[in-house]
Amino acid sequence: MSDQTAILAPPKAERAAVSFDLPEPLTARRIVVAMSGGVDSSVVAALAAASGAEVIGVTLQLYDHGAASGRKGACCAGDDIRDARAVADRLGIAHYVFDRASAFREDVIDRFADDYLAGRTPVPCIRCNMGAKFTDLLATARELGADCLATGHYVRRVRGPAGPELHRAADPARDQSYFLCATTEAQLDFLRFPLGSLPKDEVRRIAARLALIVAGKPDSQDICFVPDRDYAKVVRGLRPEAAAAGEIVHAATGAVLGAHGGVIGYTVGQRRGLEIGGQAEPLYVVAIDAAARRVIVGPRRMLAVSAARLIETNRIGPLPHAQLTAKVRSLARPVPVTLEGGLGDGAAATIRFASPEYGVAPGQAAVIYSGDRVLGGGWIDSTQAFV
RNA sequence: UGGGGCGUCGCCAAGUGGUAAGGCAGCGGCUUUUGAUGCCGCCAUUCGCAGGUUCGAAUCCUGCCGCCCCAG
Repeated sequence: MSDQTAILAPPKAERAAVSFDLPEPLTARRIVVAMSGGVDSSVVAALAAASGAEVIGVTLQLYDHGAASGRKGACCAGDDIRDARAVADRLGIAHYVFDRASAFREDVIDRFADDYLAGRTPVPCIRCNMGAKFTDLLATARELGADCLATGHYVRRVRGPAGPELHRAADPARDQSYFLCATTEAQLDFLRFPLGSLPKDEVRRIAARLALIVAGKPDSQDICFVPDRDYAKVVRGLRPEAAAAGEIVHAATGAVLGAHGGVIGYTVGQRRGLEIGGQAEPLYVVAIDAAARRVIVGPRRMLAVSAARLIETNRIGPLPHAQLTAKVRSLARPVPVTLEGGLGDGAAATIRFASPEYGVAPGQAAVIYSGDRVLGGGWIDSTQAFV
């Protein structure tokens, strides 16, 4: 018995645990899997292959791997593309690579740099999902005649009374719903996230059992196109003016406390890296005035924000009459909010925090939840200080 | 060069004879598909320098150096 057979016949429990939510028989279906070259999407491809459907793996080359070669835990360039191909070969599925580097450069990388220059703190992963993955790749999948596009995101797509809903992952530690808040209803209709109900270690186990080459590959945890976590270097490379020095001033007194080597090195809420000593209490970045090249700092209480204005909002499904929560940073915990203004269709809206929120940075996304359900979100455009 | 004050970790700053608090900054770690926050750990064998007194001094004495203030 070859291990190929083992791949095609995974334990029943595994089959039951994941569903591609497609009409039977699956042998008549075609699934496109977005393969980054990492463990997660590789396991998705394996699960899809095991479902009996025809599977096509697609990998996007998103940036020039010259800058990222040899990196561990990245995706979508160089070694990762080779890994994806190796996995596809082992699974016996088709695999295509599409060069999307120039579009990615404009939609994600350039925008990332420009946001920083404007004093905002961007979330490139959301832009990437919005464009390269859920618009371009999704269109490609349709062109390939697919019935759905499956990805390795840790998030759940749940059938609700009014259509598919987006829910947080079963494994809260892995939940990636923050990065998917801009997913449209139409996109969600076509998307599948088979890993959303699996714990990460289970995914690793599956990869190991199938002896996938990526089974032991480290998780990615940085911005994929930024080597060595040095995002400022990338921004400076793209926009030399990003290195323009300026003053660090106190928000309350206006006193010049120090100097900085470029506004791009700071984000609202940041404490470390200011290099301002001799203070009675820690100082945090309270605001960034890009036009004046000023980083404005103050004690923690000056970070308190009572509301945030969101722009370009997205809504996934109807708003429930229930307590809403919002997450204003990928690593922040969802906190109770009230929503003012309609959410969705690109409109602006305001979220008001039940209690002061700290470190709310323009440029970040605010994701709105009702329990585990993701209702959508928007980009933080400005905040209202708590007084 | 009259009078007064001061000189303790990068910064602020306790400690006036018993063997160097604390805060800020910094560094390391945990966490993490955004370098936020948070949490944990580390961070002056030494107190401007040189002598002296003392069982023992950053703390007392002497000299020197440096800085500040008031007079000039």
